[in-house]
Amino acid sequence: MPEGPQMVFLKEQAEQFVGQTVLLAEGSAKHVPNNRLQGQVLTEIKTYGKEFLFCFSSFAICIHLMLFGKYAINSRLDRELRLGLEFETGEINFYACDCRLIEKELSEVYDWSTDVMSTLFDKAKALEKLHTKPERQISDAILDQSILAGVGNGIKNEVLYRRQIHPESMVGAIPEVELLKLVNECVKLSFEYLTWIREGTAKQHWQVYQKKECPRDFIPLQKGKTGKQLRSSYYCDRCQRLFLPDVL
DNA sequence: CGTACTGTTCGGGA
DNA sequence: GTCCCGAACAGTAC
Repeated sequence: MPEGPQMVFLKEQAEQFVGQTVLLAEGSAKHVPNNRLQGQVLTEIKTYGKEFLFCFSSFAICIHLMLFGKYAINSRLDRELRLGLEFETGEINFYACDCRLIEKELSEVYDWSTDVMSTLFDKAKALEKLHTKPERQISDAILDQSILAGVGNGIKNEVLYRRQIHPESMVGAIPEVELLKLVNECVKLSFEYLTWIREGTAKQHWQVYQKKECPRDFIPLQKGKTGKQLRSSYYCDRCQRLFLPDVL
């Protein structure tokens, strides 16, 4: 489940290679010429939302695990290698992921004020952007990576449940205070999620995502595709309030 | 064995 | 331009 917190966790795991030289680059990634990487010193690792960035002196490699991506540190998986980097003390290997070469300045490509895991995250800006499309369902809006980068479908379901907001609520009908609490919850849950990943207990902490029963009301959860994106939503009809515009 | 799914990009058409 | 839809990608679980 590659959401923002997993990318930060991966960064923590990979940081052992910062400062080291790429001895060998392998793999089938189309847009990443292996000869560009060989001999380069890894200067920094960054993340942006669900993206993972290896930074070198004059370019960066962006990796997105998409739905099915996998990685292995100091081991290999039995499948086609997309991008493998061998360093002085070990190796990191990526599979079934999207890899891109970035030659522009990262500040031209990424706006860290939209990344919920970044210290630069700006909740006022997120609220402002949410208001630009008031007709959208909140379940779609919350997955918008240009507003809340790093939030995926799991976090989406959990924050809506915690804030007791029905996923099919319309953004424009949700009171400002509730919207602000929801944005704050996205950040809070993402960081809690990171601590659970570090402990290896993440699965135990989901309250509704891929669950069958509401932990508050002990009634069956609803499961269905919501919004224009038709992504899976798990929610409780009783305790999650549906905000719709007043029809007069 | 068929289907669903943690996500995004691209192109075509309205 | 902008919005919206479907296709494509690809691994695993049920």
